[in-house]
Amino acid sequence: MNKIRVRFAPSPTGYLHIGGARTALFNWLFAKKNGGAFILRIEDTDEARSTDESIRAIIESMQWLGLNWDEGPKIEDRGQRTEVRGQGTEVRGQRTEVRGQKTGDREKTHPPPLISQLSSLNSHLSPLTSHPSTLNSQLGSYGPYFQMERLDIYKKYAKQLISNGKAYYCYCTPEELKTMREEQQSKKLPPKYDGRCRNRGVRTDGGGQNAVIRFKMPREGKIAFDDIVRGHLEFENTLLDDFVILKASGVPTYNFACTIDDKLMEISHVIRGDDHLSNTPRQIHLYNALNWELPQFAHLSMILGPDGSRLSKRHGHTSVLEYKNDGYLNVALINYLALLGWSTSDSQQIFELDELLNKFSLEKCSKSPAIFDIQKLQWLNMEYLKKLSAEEIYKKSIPFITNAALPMDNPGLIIKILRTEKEKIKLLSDVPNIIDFFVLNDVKYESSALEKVLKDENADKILRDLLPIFENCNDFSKVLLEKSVRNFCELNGIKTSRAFHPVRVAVSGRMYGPGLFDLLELLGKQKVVERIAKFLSEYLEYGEEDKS
RNA sequence: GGCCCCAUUGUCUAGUGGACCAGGACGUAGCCCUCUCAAGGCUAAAACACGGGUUCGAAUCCCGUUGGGGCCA
Repeated sequence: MNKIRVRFAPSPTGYLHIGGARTALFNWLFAKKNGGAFILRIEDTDEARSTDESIRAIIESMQWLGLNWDEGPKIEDRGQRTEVRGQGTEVRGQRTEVRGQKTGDREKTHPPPLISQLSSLNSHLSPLTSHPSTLNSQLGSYGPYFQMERLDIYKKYAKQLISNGKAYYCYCTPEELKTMREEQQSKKLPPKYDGRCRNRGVRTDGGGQNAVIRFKMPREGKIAFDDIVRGHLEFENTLLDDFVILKASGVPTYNFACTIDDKLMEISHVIRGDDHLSNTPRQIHLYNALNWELPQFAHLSMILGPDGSRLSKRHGHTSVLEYKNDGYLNVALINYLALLGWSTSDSQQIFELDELLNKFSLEKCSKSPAIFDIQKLQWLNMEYLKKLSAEEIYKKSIPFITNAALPMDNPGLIIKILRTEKEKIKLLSDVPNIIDFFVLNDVKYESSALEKVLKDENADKILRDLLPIFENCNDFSKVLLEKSVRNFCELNGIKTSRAFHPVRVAVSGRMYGPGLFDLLELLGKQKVVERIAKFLSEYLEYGEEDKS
C-alpha cells in the first residue's frame, strides 16, 4: 500500500477560521495516525484577494494548534522569504520546477537545522507538540508550498494537455462570453461555455496574447467516484463545461492547480470541506486526461454558525487566533473541533491527543453539517484547565495578566491564588479579574457589593469589632482566622454570614471570590487591616450619617 | 435558475431492520453541598422533519415533499 500523504490547502484570503482548522486537524490526525505525511499548501492564486497577513495568520494558527506540517521547500532555499511568501521571482520558477519533477525524492525532507528567526514562532509551543509523534517535525524548518511559486509547473501541464488534444486555447473576449451567457439565459439554459474555440486552432497572428486555456470536457457519460465519508457519487458530464485551467496571466485556476499539486505532491487522500464536492468531478476529469491515478476523496461536512448558515464574521469569533486571544487552550479547541463531525460509538467527549490519534477515523465522520457551539467549547476548556497545575495556568496566563497591566512582581502569590481559584477559571483571560484585587494596591468596590453591605446597619459595628481581632492576630493563617471570626460570631450571637460578607467586600470589593479565610490569608494581615480601616472611614461612617 | 449534498432533543452526537416507549455530552431547570461566586453530586424536561411505501416488524431500506447547506453562474 502506498504511503499516506495528505494536505491542507487554504487560500490566504482571510484568517484561518474554525472550519478550516477542523479540516486541517482531520488531515493531520489522519496522517499522524497512519504514519503518513501532512503537507501545508497555500493556494494563493487569487492574487487580488491573497494577503501576506493571511498567510502569517494561517501559519501562526497552525502552530498554535500544533498542526505542524512535515515537509515543504526548505527555509534556507527561500532566502529572506521565511514565514511569508516573498518577492524573489527570479528563483521561483527554477526551484519549483525542480521540486515538481523530484517529488519522489523525499530525502530532501529530513529536517535541516532550525532557523533561529522562525524559532520565535515556536515560543508558545503547545503541549501538543511534545507528543512523540510530532517530535520529528521541526516547526519552521520548512515553509509551506505556495502555488504562486509553482506557476511554471502548471504551465507545463497545461501545454501538455493542449498537445494531447485535451485542452485548447480560447480567444473569446469578455464581451463575446457575456453575449453567450445572455443568450443562454434568455433561452433558460444553464449558462456554460459552449466550446466555440475548441476547433479554432492556435492563432499565430499575435492576437493570441489574451488567450486562456480551457479543458475539453467530455460531452456525454458521467463520472463516478467513491467518497470515504459520502459513499458512491455520480455526476453527469453534460452539466460541466469547458472550464478555464490557465488564465491569460499564466495563473492557473483553482481546480487545475489543485489537481496538479495533489498529484505531484503524491497526495493519497484528499480530505477537504464539503464545499469542494462539486469541484471534484472537474478534477477527476483532469486526472483522467493526464492519465493519473485518482487519490481517495473524503468530503467533510461544513461547520455552520448558530443560525445554521455558513460560519462568517457576523457570527462573532470565527478565527482560530481569536480563540487564542480569548484565552482558550489549544488542546481544548482541538478536542472540540474533533467532536464537530466526528464521534466514537460510545460518544466519548474528552480525548487526550494520543487517544484522538488512536481512535480517529474518516469513516466515523458525519455527513451532516455541524453548528458551532461555543458553550461546549467553553466547557471543554474548563475541563482542560482543571488538568493543569496552578503553575502551568500561571505561565499560560502571563500574556493576559500583562495585557491587563497588573503587577507581575509576585508570581508566587499569583500561583497561590490560582491554586485556590483554578476550578473557577473558564478562560485564561479570566485570570486578571481573579487576581487583580490581590496584586493591586487599591480596591475597586463594585456597586452591587457595596449596596449589599451598606444595607445591613450592623455591618459597621461588626467590622469595627472585627478589626482589632485581625490586628492582634499574630498567626494570620486561615485556620486560626476562621476560628477567631467564628468565635466572635458565637459570642455576639451573630450569624456568620453577617460577619463574613462585610469583611469580604471590605477587603476585596466584591461578593464573589475564594473562601473568606483563604482570601484573608492570601491577602495578608497588613492589607486586610488597612483595607478594613479604609473601608470603615470611607464608606460606613458616611452610611451612618446618611441614616440619621 | 441548474446540479449536488444533508436531515435523531436548543446544540454535538450514538444508532447500520427486532436489544430503542431512542443512549451519551454541552446547555437549561430543580435539589443537595456551602461564608460568597464557582466547582462537584443527584434529579428532571427535551428529539427520530413530513407523507407514502417495503416488511411480521423501520430512527434504520425505497420514493416523494419540505427545510437547510454547497457548487456553477
